[in-house]
Amino acid sequence: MTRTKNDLFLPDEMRLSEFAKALAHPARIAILKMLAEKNSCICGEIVDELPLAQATVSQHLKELKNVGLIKGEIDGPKVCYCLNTDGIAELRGLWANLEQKVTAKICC
Amino acid sequence: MTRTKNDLFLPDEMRLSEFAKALAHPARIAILKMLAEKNSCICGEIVDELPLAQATVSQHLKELKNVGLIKGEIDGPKVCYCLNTDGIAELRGLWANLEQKVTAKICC
DNA sequence: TAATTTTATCGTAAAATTACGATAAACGAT
DNA sequence: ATCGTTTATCGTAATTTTACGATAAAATTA
Repeated sequence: MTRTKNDLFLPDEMRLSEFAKALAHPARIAILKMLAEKNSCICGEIVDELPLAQATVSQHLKELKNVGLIKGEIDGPKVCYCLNTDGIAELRGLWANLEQKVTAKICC
Repeated sequence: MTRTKNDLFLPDEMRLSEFAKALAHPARIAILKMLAEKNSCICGEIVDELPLAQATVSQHLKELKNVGLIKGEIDGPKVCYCLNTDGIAELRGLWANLEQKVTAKICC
């Protein structure tokens, strides 16, 4: 598959770069780890554990949600956040595909 | 100044977020794929295949090099770029660690 | 109903990213 | 030495990201 200068980037490249952008901040990685390790999803707990203001954490949660890595479920006045299995599986597949290509290659 | 309290995150979270930032643009993913698939590393070829100006591609190459995912070796007037096995291995490890945590978790 | 708790959104400012033309620097070839 | 080729860097503009206080919105509680 040759790509000329007029072509856009491939859909998989676009999608993986979106996921990467979502992981491109340590706070968002920390959030994913919290959701995975503690299995507790209340927004307030996440805010309490991060060295960031509530508004900032809310923004990070929104980005993770928009890209499909987490879900938010309203639970009374609170919001329960959790990992989005489908999005994570998609990311795993896209990365595995690239990882397989870039692993064990020798050039210079 | 918008202060970044990045020192309050864990080193692994910081490092993985740096790698993610490097992958957070489709052009840089495309570059890694090119280096892996074609095993040809001349900067000019990369410029020719991407829908971006030479200066912009050079900037992307610099970012990939700075984070440790590729290396550049001067070859006469040209530069031969190639994957950096060590950096890629480090990324694989960091991601595998997070992937293991976030996989197969159920919450909401 | 009013007050409280919880979270999202708005407004805004600083910083970083992305992009490109122009130019410099390095090298081989003439 | 000069020329053409190749790549990096500079300068700069537009856009995006990050951050936070203030405030709105939604649900619970008194």
